[in-house]
Amino acid sequence: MLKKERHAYIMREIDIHNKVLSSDLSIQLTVSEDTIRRDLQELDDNGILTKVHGGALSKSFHFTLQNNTVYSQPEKKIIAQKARELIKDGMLVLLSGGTTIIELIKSLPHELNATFITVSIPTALELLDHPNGEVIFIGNKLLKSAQMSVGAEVVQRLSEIKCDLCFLGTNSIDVENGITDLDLEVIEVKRAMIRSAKKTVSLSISKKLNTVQRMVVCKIGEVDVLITELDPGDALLAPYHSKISTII
Amino acid sequence: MLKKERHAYIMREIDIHNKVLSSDLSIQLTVSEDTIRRDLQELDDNGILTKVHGGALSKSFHFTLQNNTVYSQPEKKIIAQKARELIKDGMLVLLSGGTTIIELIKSLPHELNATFITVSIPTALELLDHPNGEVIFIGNKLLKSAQMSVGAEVVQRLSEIKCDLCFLGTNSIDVENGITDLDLEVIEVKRAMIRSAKKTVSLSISKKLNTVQRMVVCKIGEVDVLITELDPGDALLAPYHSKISTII
DNA sequence: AACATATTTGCGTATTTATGCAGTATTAAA
DNA sequence: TTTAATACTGCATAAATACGCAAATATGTT
Repeated sequence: MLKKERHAYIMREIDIHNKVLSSDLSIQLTVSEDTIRRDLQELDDNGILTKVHGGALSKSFHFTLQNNTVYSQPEKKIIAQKARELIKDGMLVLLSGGTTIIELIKSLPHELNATFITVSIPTALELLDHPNGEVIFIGNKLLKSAQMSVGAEVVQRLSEIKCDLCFLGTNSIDVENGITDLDLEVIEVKRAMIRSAKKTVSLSISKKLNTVQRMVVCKIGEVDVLITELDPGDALLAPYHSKISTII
Repeated sequence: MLKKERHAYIMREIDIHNKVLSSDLSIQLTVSEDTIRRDLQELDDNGILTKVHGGALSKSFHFTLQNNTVYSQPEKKIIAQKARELIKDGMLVLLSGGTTIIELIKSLPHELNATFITVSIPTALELLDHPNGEVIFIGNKLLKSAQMSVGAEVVQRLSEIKCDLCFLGTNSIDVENGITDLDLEVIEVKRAMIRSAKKTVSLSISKKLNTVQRMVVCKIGEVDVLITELDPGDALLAPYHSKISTII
């Protein structure tokens, strides 16, 4: 890879994330960190980014550095680690929205080559950053609160595909009611996602276990895999074992 | 093999891969690397590629490096101010991608109530922040480099709608060739966008005036409104007045 | 065709550039 | 304060480049 190509790659990363880490770039571009540091130095000299300890920042958004206030991030990172093991090369994977899903995408190995389908704009944006694999967005009217496509058209198009895995970032799950959610339009889409997938994986931080919302997405038995940050043997998960075949 | 033939071959490679390596070309064309270097030097002097250590890159690489820096921000804000005047309540508005379009969205009045359609993920994300109006995303396979939907499905669905306005963030525009761009898949979509709109508005910072890329999106006559940060009477815009009805 | 002239090309050599590595210094975070 | 991560320095090496020159090729003129 030519130096200028690396520079272009780095600037694209900066445009998307407003920051880059030398260590990440070193792996993604398969060059030494020294080279990355020299690249960043050069781009800094050209005035198009700001080099800092550990990487570089966008000139335009200095202040958004510590904006990464993802709720319960450590737990979500653990869940992401577990979930990524399920995705193999060549799979067709359906992803919902939510910060847990974002963490999952961030943790995907760069060499993974799968096809991802989503209805969530932030999820799509994160997927676009993954160097391999294809990304398909099912569009239609966007729901502002959930930042995702909703409506009959989406449900229809989801019914036309058959995926290997469906990952749902889950707001509320309990043994009695299954997965529940608030918004009817969101629920319609999530149901369609579940129907079009061979296996449904629910990603839930333990705080959300045993909570209920107003409307049912699916019964607990329709969930094939439940992933939390807890040890599968944890007492909190005990009631779920009889209903869900795989708990990680 | 004649020099001109080599040049044609090199440019074709550049068109396809956006880069060439001197070492590769030397083998493919069975000439010495010196000759290749001299070829690349000549093509660089003609301004149709960018020679770098180890080979050459498409001119577009240079563009992407300068594109999203803070420098053009003021110009883009001015363009956004002018463009927003065109959007009225109740309109159906088609938006492309690009930072100029993002600026336009940011500058939209909160009380505006229009329906927006887009194929660009960052544009959609920005639109979702707007309190009023509806947002429709036309999805399909996403092109990573442009962060937008591409492919026949998108073109088909665009053909089914009729919008009031189409705003194009324009990379290159000149009187001879009209709006030009790099990527065939992007061009297909942009053409479809133009076809489905009653009026096409091109947003271009003046740096991009009189620049040409390899492939034509539309002739200059198909642009109904041209918006730059310049005064409409500016000398740079003089050649455009005879071809475009409205220049702001 | 024959010739003179200009251009193009390849090769050897000196120079420059790009990159990684090792050791040391510095910084940031626990 | 301690510790781990990151940065800097100098150096080694390989690759790429520039330069001069001579051979080969093309071009134009009579």
